[in-house]
Amino acid sequence: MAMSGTDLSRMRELNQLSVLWALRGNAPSTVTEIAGRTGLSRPAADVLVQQLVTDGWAEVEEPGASSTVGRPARRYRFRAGAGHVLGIDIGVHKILVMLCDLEGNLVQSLRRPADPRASPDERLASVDQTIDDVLREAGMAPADVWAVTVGVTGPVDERGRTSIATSLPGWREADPVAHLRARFTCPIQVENDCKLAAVAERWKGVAQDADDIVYLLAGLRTGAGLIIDGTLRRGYGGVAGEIGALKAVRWLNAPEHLATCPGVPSGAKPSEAAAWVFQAARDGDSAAKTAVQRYIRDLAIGVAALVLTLDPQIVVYGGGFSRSADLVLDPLRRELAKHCLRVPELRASTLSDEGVALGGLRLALDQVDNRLLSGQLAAPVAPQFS
Amino acid sequence: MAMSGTDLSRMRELNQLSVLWALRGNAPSTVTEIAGRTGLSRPAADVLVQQLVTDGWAEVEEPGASSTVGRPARRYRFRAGAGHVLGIDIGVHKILVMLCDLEGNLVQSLRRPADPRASPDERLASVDQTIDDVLREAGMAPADVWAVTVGVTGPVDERGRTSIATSLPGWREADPVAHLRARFTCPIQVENDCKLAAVAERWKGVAQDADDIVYLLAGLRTGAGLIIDGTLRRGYGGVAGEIGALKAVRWLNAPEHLATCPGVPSGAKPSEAAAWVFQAARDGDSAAKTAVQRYIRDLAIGVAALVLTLDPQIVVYGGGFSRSADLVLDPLRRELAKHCLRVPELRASTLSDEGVALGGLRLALDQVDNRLLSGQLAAPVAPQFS
DNA sequence: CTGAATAATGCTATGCACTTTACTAAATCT
DNA sequence: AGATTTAGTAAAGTGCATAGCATTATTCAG
Repeated sequence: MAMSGTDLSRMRELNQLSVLWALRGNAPSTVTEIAGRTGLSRPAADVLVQQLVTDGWAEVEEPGASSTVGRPARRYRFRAGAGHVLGIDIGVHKILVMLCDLEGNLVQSLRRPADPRASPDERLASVDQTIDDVLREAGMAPADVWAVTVGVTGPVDERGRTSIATSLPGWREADPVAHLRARFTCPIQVENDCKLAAVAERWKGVAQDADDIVYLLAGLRTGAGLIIDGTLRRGYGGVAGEIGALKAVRWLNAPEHLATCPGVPSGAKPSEAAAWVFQAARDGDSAAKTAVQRYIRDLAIGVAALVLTLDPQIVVYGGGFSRSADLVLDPLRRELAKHCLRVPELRASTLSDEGVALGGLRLALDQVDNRLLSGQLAAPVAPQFS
Repeated sequence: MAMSGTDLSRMRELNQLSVLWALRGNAPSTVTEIAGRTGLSRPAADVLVQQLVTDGWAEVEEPGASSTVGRPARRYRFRAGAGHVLGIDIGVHKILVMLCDLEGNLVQSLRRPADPRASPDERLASVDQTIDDVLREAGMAPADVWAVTVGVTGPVDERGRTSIATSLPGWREADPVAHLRARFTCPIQVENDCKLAAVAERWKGVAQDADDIVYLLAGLRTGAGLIIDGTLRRGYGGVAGEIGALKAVRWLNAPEHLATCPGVPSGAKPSEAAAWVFQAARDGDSAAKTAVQRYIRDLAIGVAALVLTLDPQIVVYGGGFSRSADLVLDPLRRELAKHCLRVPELRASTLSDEGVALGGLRLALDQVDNRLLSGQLAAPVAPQFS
């Protein structure tokens, strides 16, 4: 534990950040409110916030009609529009690009279908196109983007490669970071889709109140993302949560119970087949009910392994099958009770298929925050390089 | 993320702590060295360290014969003896009590055999006796102890109870915290033995260089302790790491392969049987080699589940069987390679059976540190209550 | 419409903690 | 004995936060 001494300038820096944090995420605030929130004196808060205004981090709102007695106060607001970040979901069937400001408000979002068999080059070209459209509609240039996070399937190493495995054809050789660096000078990171979806659930989803979360991606693929003590758990080699690789955990085969269920319309695509089975089970078809039951039983073993290892507060059931959570949650809870010492709360995701891009936005915002906390609080401009 | 403003007095407090940290764990230091280590100016370091001396946290060492040119410097040293902490291992077969000072130097250590069938009252009485002996031999009173950590088997809840399960007979009803509070007014915490052993490996064992560690307790019982991002992972309900509860993980039965190995001397106690099998395997006995192989194969499934979930840097092989690490490590590594995406480094523990008590010391010291960091830096006295 | 009450702003004086600089003290080396 | 090196100490300077007071802008009551 190395602590280093603090001096006056560092103290001012910390107080400046403290004021910035007090502004962000709150309605436009008077100096008195800021002073109260930060614990600083009013004069101190005053000069600090004025410095933020001249630096471009905050802006003044001159007093309008006041509803209370006394001299109406100037209000200051965080200039959320000073910078923006991108969250990009490169999926098998779709590409989703989201743009938000520094406060996390969604500014622009664009979705574009993708051919599951598209080559990496074609897919990246489509990503480029979508980014262009988003930026154009938002009236912004690449230099206005402060951080980019990309979500892809499969384990991601620290250089942003998915060389171990991925469902995107040819993607093991792809280098999305290098590709995007041609256009963006800001930090670019690539992350696994389950991990990003987990982050999104804690940010805007059903797990905002928890610090220890297992996110379960349930769909034609099965995967997991872990949040421990409030931070995303990547693992020493970036492959944390890949419990599905264990043969004793039948995650690879679990969705097959749905695909091979008797009665599935012939010629149906896998995703259609699964949807059909869930609906049939809802309608009382006994073969479908058995198939769902078997799926849940297999799914539960892997979830139990994660839960027993981590003892999380919440398990979030997300992914393509989360629309059928009404059929899954209760039986899954019963299965977990058989295996686990303590059954965590089970919740269904509500972010539909936007979780990955949303999580990307959150991670990009975290990147910006870290720069503010570590580096000095300079005027708001996009950081260079990654 | 709530940040609160800093003022001058808080700044001084931080700098004071910074100097304290710079003293602790280093040889007696001159003011110039302290200034260099903390980044403070020499006059600032001077007044701060002198304040620490008057408060009782540090002491002066007047200059003796100097070996270098120039005026010899006064040296200041952390007064490690200002306080002490206890680490207690309440095991099935033994009770081990360790006492160390604030710098973590072992002051006194005492071991006492325990009857596996002893009742909780008998066991606690033996603990009391051992504590008395340790304190007496160290010339200390209970009031000199600043924190106590106790290690027991089984999952521990936040109140220090092991109501779910434990190998200590009758212990599910025991309340060691309440018992010890009759004697100590300082904070007392109870923790699972595997978790403490994991902490010890990172402090004084073979995993000092790692932040992400899976500690494997391999013996007649099998268990695990997890360290993630450098901190002990307890889990939301305190049952993290209990992967052995999963039936698909054959940890409960794994040691039976050793007990039921043909050729084991009849009438041998389980621990003797295991030792015999390992030695026979070393000597080339093929039945014993098969038994060990089966044991490792079963063990590996649970380890693989932990490793796939967490992707740690290191797996430490500890517990009673760690003396046979020469037979286990290589085959275990090969088994893991079959299951895992990335095989972590595998190391054998060298702390023999002192890991639990050592980990207890470390956690007690952490408790003291946290008090220093959060509360103000008062004169060194034992904290009251927990 | 005028004056009192209220609440925010702006300014000045004060105090605190650290840094810089300069000077004195105590040892070794030539 | 004098030069050199390093430690300790004192004084001046800087930057920041706080406290208190005067000022300003608005509402409310008569």
